[in-house]
Amino acid sequence: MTQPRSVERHQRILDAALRVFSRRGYHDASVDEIAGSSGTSKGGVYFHFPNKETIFLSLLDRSTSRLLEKIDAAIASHDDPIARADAALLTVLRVFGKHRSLARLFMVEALGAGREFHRRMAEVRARFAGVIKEQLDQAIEQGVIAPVDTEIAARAWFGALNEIITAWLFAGRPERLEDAYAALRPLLMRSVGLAPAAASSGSRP
Amino acid sequence: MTQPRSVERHQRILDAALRVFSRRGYHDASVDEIAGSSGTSKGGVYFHFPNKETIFLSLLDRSTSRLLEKIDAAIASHDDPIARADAALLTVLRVFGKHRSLARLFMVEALGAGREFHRRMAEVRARFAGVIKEQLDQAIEQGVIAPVDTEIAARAWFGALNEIITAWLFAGRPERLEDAYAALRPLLMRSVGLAPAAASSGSRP
Amino acid sequence: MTQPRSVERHQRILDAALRVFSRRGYHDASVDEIAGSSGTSKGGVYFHFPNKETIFLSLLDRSTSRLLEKIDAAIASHDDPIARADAALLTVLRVFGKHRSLARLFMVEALGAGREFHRRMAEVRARFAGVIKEQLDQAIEQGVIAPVDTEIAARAWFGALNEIITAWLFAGRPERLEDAYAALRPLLMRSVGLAPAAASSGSRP
Amino acid sequence: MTQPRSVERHQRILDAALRVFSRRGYHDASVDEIAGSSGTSKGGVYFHFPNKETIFLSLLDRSTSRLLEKIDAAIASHDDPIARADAALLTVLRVFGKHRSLARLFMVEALGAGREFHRRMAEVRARFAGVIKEQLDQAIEQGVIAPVDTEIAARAWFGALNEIITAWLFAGRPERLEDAYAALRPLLMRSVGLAPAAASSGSRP
DNA sequence: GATGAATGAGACTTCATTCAT
DNA sequence: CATGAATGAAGTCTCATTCAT
Repeated sequence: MTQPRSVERHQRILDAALRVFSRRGYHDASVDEIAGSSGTSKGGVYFHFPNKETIFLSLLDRSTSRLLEKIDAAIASHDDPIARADAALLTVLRVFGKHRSLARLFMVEALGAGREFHRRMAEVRARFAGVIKEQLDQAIEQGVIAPVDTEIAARAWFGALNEIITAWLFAGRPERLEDAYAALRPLLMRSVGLAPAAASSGSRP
Repeated sequence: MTQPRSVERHQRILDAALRVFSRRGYHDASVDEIAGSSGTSKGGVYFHFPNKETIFLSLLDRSTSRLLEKIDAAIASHDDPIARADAALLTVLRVFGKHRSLARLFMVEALGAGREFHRRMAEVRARFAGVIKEQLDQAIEQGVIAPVDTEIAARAWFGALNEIITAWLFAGRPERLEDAYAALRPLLMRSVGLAPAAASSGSRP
Repeated sequence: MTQPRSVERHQRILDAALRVFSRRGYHDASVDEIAGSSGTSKGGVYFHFPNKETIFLSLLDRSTSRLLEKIDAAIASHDDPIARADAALLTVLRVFGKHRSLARLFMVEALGAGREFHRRMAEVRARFAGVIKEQLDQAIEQGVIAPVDTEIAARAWFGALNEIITAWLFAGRPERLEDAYAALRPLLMRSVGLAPAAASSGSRP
Repeated sequence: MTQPRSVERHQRILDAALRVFSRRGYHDASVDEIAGSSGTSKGGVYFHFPNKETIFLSLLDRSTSRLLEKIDAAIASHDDPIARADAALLTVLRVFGKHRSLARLFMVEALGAGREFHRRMAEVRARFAGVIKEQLDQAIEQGVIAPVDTEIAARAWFGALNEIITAWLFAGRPERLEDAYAALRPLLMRSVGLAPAAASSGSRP
């Protein structure tokens, strides 16, 4: 069942799925192309996944986990809650900047995949926002910032980040996604009453 | 040429398209259902529009125009650029709060409809962000706020708003979309260095 | 009923139909295009003709009549039955050489228009072959040629001519259709036992 | 790759296509009917052929090849070029006489199927005429007949044959297609200056 | 008489899913 | 386990014909 070869196939299919879904979009991606791109046959894909929707969902799960892991790692290397939040945002930006297809998957395709995905995406978005909210809550607790509606603030930060990424996806500007953060960061900081200090250096303390 | 009945049909089809697209999503919406919902035949729809994509695009155009008109009207009733930006955001929130299907069209379906729509949507997003940017630029010119990267700030404001709306669409929270603005507004104001004064009353001066 | 304007409309539609049918073929020709090309509306076309098939059939009738008239005229200017047959063939070649669309109508489109047209086309072909047969019969009667199966001979002559025309339609060779007749004529003459004399000068005695 | 069952299906579809195309004509033939007539599903047909046009073209190719093979075999059993040409024509007549649907495919449907097919059909016609021309050229070389324009002669022979076949298709006369050849043959022979000897016995020497 | 809008049947084609080998 | 062939539902679009104005 969990033979190494089988597991590897499973992964290869998800890798191919990421390529194809992000290139074509959920609906225009065909199982045939995923099969071809993963070096398997259509039957092979259906041995590993019960249907197309599940492939997409699994891919979303795997990607979300990996991204959250990276975020957690980045957070862990800081003590200051603001620096942590900072690191979280920067991590997202860096990962998406490097893996455009991943960005497209989360920002674009996951939305248009149909009603059934909305609930799942709401969850995913909530988790990301939750990470930020946690840091902001701690910052308040520690008296670093004055009390604010952290639920809304986290959403706003997350939304601002999203829009920057989406604009980059669609218009290709700015060239390097990370550059946008230099301008965005002070805005976010001020929005919760912080004087915008120098930008954090991300995962390096 | 343009018989009054024909014009009315044209509008009825777009109205139906809004209903169907926002209920089913772009791909799962069938021209058949749009025809049925508009009280026309399939052939009738194709007499007015050359294909499904054009229906969607026309709908997007009409909706964008109408929304921008309302925003312009709201802006026109204020002098202070900050109050104007404020009014613009509030208008969006109010319109979408009232017309959930419109919100879904812009926030969700337009993204996932496929590659060909991306360029168009980038344009639409840029126009909305542009309206905000204009106000912020004036605010800086008038010395109301300190210089900031208004391009990014406008995008951030717009993105924050988007996220609030999307969360409302997916999770249904908060009950009344406008309520979210009470919490969002101070964040936005502070983000550009303004002490968050009392919320503007929208289109009323 | 037979107001001059109405008659003219009727003709204009047939003229347009010839253009469109020969350009597009029977099936790919749309009534819309015929209407447009005739300066009428679709409704107008349907006022003059009950349906598309009838338009085609009327066109075929008119074209056949006109062609046969010309052939008859050409025949009338000769006394010798062989010269008459000669003139008939040359007339067909000349008319088709000048009106490629007419050639296409008879040689190509009339065949592929569907089962219903086959009977009609068989009739038309028989009439053309009949004209030739008549001359050959007279030639035999006058002792100009030895008895042969004139039914078959007429068909063979007609078929040979058809193939030359069709090759010209499809391949564009020879440049001038009439040129092919110089080579074809001796073959036809010999086929009925005649020493191929100098080619007739067509409608001039 | 090419499982035997798949190859057989492929053939079965072409067989069905021949039946349906010749019964209905290219346009009025529906892929649905071809599928049904071949004992397959519509999807099955589209697994083997990318579209309707390709089915038709493949069918034309297969039929042309088979017919030419038979012609080549018939030719090979004679040494005298005139007997060879004779055998070629007779083969065509016999095959078509036996397979009326094949005759219809070549003589009627292939022409009316639309512009895209014209080039292809011109090719096919040229190949058939080419076979005849070859024999005539050899006959001249061997001094059996006097020099004539063999290009035109071949076309004329081919055209004469066509017309006989077409008349048989449309009018059903003569009952047995082969019978017509008895009358046609002397004409063709004489047309190239040969005294019409007794008819060849076809593929038997 | 004429126009253009509307109808609706039907065509081709796609593709997720199943299944025999 | 894997493959590729097969299925069939569903979708977009065309167009001859009809009809209200």
